[in-house]
Amino acid sequence: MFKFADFYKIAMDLNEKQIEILSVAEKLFAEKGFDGTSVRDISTNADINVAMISYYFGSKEKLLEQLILVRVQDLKIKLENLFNENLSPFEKIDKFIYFYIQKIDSNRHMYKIMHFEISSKKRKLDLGGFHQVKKNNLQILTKIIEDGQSKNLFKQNINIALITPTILGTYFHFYINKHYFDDVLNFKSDEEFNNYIKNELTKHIQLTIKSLLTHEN
Amino acid sequence: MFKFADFYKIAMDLNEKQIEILSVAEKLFAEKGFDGTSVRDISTNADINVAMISYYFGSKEKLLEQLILVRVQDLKIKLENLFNENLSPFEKIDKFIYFYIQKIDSNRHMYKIMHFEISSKKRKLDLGGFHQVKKNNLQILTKIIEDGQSKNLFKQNINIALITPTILGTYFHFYINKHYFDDVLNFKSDEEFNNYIKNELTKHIQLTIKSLLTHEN
DNA sequence: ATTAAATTTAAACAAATGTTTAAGTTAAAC
DNA sequence: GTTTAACTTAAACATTTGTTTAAATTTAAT
Repeated sequence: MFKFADFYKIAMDLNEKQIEILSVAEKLFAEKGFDGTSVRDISTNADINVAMISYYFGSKEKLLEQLILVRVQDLKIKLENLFNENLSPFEKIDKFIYFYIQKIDSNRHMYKIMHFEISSKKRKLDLGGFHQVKKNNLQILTKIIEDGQSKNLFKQNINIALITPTILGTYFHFYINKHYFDDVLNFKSDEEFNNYIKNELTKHIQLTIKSLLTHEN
Repeated sequence: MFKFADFYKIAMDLNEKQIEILSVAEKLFAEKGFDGTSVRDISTNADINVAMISYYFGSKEKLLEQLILVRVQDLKIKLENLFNENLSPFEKIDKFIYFYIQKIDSNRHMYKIMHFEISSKKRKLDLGGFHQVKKNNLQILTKIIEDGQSKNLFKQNINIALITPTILGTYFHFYINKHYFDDVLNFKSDEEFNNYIKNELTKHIQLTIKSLLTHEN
């Protein structure tokens, strides 16, 4: 098991071949799962010799760890400054959701791998970095909401910890059920599906959260 | 690949041993994934000989198909009559969500397996039955919402197809990130976690959807 | 009680798995 | 130009994989 702190030591100096291997592995892991992907599978797709995986990463499992290490930082959303921008709480919520979805969406593969591995009882991966990223984002969201509450724009008694599950859960459920929604919403191409996420789905999530924040029962 | 129509022919007559195998396999598949679970893994946990899996189900993959076949019907929520009950649209929404979450929650294992397999490019499983169940539930939800709209309780312009992703996505994101929420919400036991789903999370989802349905921007 | 069918077993099977080896090639350093 | 290190390769390795076999046992039917 690796430590998140090791990140800066390891993850920085990757040559092109290593990056290619990681990128091919990421795609295959997302498509067929970690256990459903063989090292020969990876080597064939990356057009390298099988032994190169052990040579560069030590083992298949360490390759996964390295992959998570490299990508987790990519999930870090630089939203710290968003809070200080001259925007209304409503606009901040919209922007927060927009950037959050956009970031997750552009890391679909990694996000899907994590979603599976995070709850797998097979491997003991250090997901501390992943948790830390989430906690940071939760803090930013908390500040935005508390600001809105103090300005009497949002209602009191909001369970902030459950906002993120609704944002990410809605996105992820839609993404993972692509096949079903292609059918129900009549998408003719992947592009249509992707555009729907960018527009309608993001709007739906923004509207849902803002409704929840303002609704008085 | 099996057809959903075959269900009634196959799935009905299962002896105790077959049920035990399916139940053990379900647990292991959910914990470690289909590819991460070996037939010897299953046979050891079910306390049977490895050959029994081939004997009863033909193959490991057919075992999975049979498992889905058996469980999909369990996901069928008998909510058809809910629409006709003498309840307000708000109460119907609450009840719909309550029963939906409850049903999914009591089928956690299967739901998790499906979530992975549904988007796996490795196996071509017939998930038509799963889709049908979802479509049925969507129809019921549509009727409830349209009724609420005609009574001017819900706003117009509701994207009904995106309600389910929010309901199920929120639940599933919470469930799959159990480890994270154990930390953030300070759960000391699995029971606490489960109770939170039954109470706070379900309430959160009900409130979210009702807010969305009534909110005028 | 005898026969037939269904169940259960240990052993064997080929194929696939992740990893290592040792020889080869290329590139960099001196 | 030689030496050293880094890279790449095909082959081999021991396990594990899913599945089948054929014999043994149990159960049910007659």
